[in-house]
Amino acid sequence: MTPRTDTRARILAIAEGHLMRRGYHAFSFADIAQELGIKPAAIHYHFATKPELVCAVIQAYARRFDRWVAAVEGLSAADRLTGYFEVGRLLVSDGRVCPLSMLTAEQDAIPADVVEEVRGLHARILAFYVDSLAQARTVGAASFGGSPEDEGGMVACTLVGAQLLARLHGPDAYVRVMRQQGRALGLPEQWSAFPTSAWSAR
Amino acid sequence: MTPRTDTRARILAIAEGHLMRRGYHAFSFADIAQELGIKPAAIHYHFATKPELVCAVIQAYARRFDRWVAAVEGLSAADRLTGYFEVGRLLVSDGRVCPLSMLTAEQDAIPADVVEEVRGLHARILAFYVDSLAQARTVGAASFGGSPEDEGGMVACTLVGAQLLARLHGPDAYVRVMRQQGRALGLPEQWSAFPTSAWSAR
DNA sequence: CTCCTTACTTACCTGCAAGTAAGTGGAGCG
DNA sequence: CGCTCCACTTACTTGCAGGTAAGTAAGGAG
Repeated sequence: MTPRTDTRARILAIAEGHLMRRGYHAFSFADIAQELGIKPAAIHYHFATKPELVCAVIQAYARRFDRWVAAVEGLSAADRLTGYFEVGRLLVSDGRVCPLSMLTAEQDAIPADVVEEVRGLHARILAFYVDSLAQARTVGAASFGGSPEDEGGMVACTLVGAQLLARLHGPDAYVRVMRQQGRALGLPEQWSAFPTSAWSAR
Repeated sequence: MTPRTDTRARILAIAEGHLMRRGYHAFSFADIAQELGIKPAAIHYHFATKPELVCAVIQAYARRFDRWVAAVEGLSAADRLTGYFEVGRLLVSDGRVCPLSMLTAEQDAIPADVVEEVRGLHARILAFYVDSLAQARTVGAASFGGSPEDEGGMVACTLVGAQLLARLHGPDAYVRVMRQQGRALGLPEQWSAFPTSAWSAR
């Protein structure tokens, strides 16, 4: 058995899939090892503990989010918002949800350093919402009462809830909810599709 | 040790607390037993398996929800809606979330019959939203675009997300989000407080 | 007073999880 | 050609989970 060179990256990818589909407690090193064709103990060579692995997964996800935000910087605020709603749809269609959505539910049952990582991810996503919503409102592309901070917090909750509840009734439920959220914000009915391709990009 | 007569009810109550605070996988029969001062195996006398226990917890919660809906039947639709938002706050202040919020996240990691129970709870809560929203709009106490079904689905997602994310930043985060949701719906700023007392009632 | 039922306890089993320690085969370098 | 390091495997430990089977103390019914 000749050793591979990309095992660490593969572990991360597989762990991410499990984390976004089933949550922290519902996957084991054995699951990852089996999918990779190696032994469970080999995971420990790359990641000492499970919290360490999961933290790395969340950090990688956060970096991907940052790259996506950078990639859509040139778009209008409304397109950025609807674009992110579409990214969420992409995940849900694949049976996944954002780690933020998944792990907030488990937070009293996962290690503190993982929770801290989730908190960091939430802050990034929230900042994106607040910024985009504020900008969209000033150019008249969106309307809402209260502060962008309050509205951003609400939109974040809606998306988290939509991702989780969609898994009870299928991806269409997510689309209906986020379309309704778009309508409530006065966003255009036509959603920007470009940003989803920017997501998958490495 | 003289046997108690209310052990079954106590198990349900303690299990409910753990389920709403930590989720399905993060509590064990041993936790419940220790809190009750009995041995873990004794739980099996009252509930054969963990899925059976959790199903019973959710059913009891659903019945409580039904009683609450019946208790607030005489209130205006707007008061019923803000009243339920307040019930959610009551839970969050106690470190809890609705089992619906908790278990939707875990649904790929829990037994199918438990998921079915969650689905049933979701249907009840959704029906309450849809009904109240439709009525509130017809009397001019709320305004939103689209169908009451779509709006109800969205409000359900917002509340689920608010309950979960509130645990990252404290109960105030929940209040801010749901106040913003109330504002978006055009509900009165003053929220009905009566319904929370109707919740705790047996 | 005895029997039966209720509500447990004690003792145990199985399975799986994370994690550890020591050993190993091949690739590359000197 | 031999050494060394990387990327594992093998074999193991610990711990806890849900679940089972048999035994038992207390209380009520007859």
